[in-house]
Amino acid sequence: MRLEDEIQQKEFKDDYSKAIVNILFTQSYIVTKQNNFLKPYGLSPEQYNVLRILRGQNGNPITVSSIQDRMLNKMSNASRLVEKLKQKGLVLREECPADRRQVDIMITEKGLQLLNQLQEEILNQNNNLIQLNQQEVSQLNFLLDKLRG
Amino acid sequence: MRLEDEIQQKEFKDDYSKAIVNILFTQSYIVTKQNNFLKPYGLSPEQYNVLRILRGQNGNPITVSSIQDRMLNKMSNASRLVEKLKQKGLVLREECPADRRQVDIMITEKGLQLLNQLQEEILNQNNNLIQLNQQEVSQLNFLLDKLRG
DNA sequence: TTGTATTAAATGTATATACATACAAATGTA
DNA sequence: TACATTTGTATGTATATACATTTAATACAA
Repeated sequence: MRLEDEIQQKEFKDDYSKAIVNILFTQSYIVTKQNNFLKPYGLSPEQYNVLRILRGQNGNPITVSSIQDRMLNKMSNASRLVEKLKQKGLVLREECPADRRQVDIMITEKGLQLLNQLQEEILNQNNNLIQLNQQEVSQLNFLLDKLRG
Repeated sequence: MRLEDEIQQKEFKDDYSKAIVNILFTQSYIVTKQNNFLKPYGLSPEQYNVLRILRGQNGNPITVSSIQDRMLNKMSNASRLVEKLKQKGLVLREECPADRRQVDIMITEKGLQLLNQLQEEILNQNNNLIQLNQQEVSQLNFLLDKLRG
């Protein structure tokens, strides 16, 4: 559906201005659906993202600042998100022996099981969320990667 | 720059999963720049968006719920954003005579002047933010509009 | 080695999102 | 008309973002 109709705006100054708003609006569309999906599991989209980063470590610990670097939102707050996940028993946090300023974070077995439980449904949902064919979605990824310079 | 490099992820399950993350990451990229731009003017991106909606009314009042409908984030809170803008003298809020539950919102002269002051720079920034040529940005808008179904 | 600078993480505060609830005004129906 | 329902807005609470500050540990230079 045309963005102009969805937000009841007659027209944009130019395609660049429309693209800005289009990306923000589409992000909200996606996060809303993700949020609805994850809520029954007690996870926010951001917490889910941190869990995926930890799973990607394949059992190796990772520091809080490395998590921060890999997060989708660079201005987020990995320290507090990790604390939330720890309270749910999904991650472990322990002082790094080599550098006592750092804190090693690892996903727990419970965290891994939760991700595995979600995995199949998430893949399906991702496909349903994006009403594009394979060639179009590949083109979209190309354009977004290029957009950021 | 490739998303995989920016968030240090080896690969995605498929292009659909990458597209989800790509949109979220690109939104954060844009909002961060918008935020940096708007901060000197004391506006958040969301407050700026509400002001633009009000300007689009060409002097006609609009209710809080109509603002909500047109906002980029449907789950936002127009009532509180309007209150912030009112405190800054950028909008007026008055009871709607036809229906006393409703509240008519209008942009003030000060609000209009602020938007005009920003306009030129915003257009330039939008172009710089998106490192795509005219044909590519048009294609991006087409894909995002289609994506949401 | 001592003092300074840097780094990692945590914490404090303001704003915004997500959602539930409250309350008053309007609407619809018996 | 009386009463239940719906609607528009405001408000309360939890989570997250944006950013400044704090604290402890480490690195480095005089």
